[in-house]
Amino acid sequence: MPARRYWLVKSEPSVYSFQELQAEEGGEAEWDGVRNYAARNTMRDDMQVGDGVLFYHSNSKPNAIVGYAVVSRSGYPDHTAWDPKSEHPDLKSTPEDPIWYMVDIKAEALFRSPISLTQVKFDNELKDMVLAKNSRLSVQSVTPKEWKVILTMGMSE
DNA sequence: GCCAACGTTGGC
DNA sequence: GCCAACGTTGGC
Repeated sequence: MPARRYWLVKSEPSVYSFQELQAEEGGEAEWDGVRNYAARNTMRDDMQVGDGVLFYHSNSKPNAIVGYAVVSRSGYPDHTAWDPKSEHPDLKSTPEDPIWYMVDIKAEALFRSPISLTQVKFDNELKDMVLAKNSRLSVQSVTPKEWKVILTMGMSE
């Protein structure tokens, strides 16, 4: 069994917040609608059941990592792509030949102390995070060190 | 295969 | 609300 890895997903809280994930049955949801190839590749190829997932609120006040989750199902085709009524249809993707993939994630805990983007940028151990460097990637990797620092900060008073 | 035009993300 | 940065598309 491969070592546990760590990831970060972004969502605009006005669209889908961490609290909404927590309110799902079992705190679990499909991470659908991602239409970016780098993020797709991560979900399809790299994310495994049990991996840790930081949950980031973008376009928010403040922008912050607000909680963490766990991968509860590894990559599989995103069926919303071939549903014309879905939020992000892409009819080039079909059940026979899917283009877009997703994972399922399950909420673990809301942080007592959310970690703002500003904090990340000014923290020596966090300033090299993908989050601080590439503002446009909605599914990204997190190092074990970054994960540990963020969990400690987030769960403290 | 290059690159200009366009659309989107997301910080400020 | 603005706009920089980036990803994607499509003409050549």
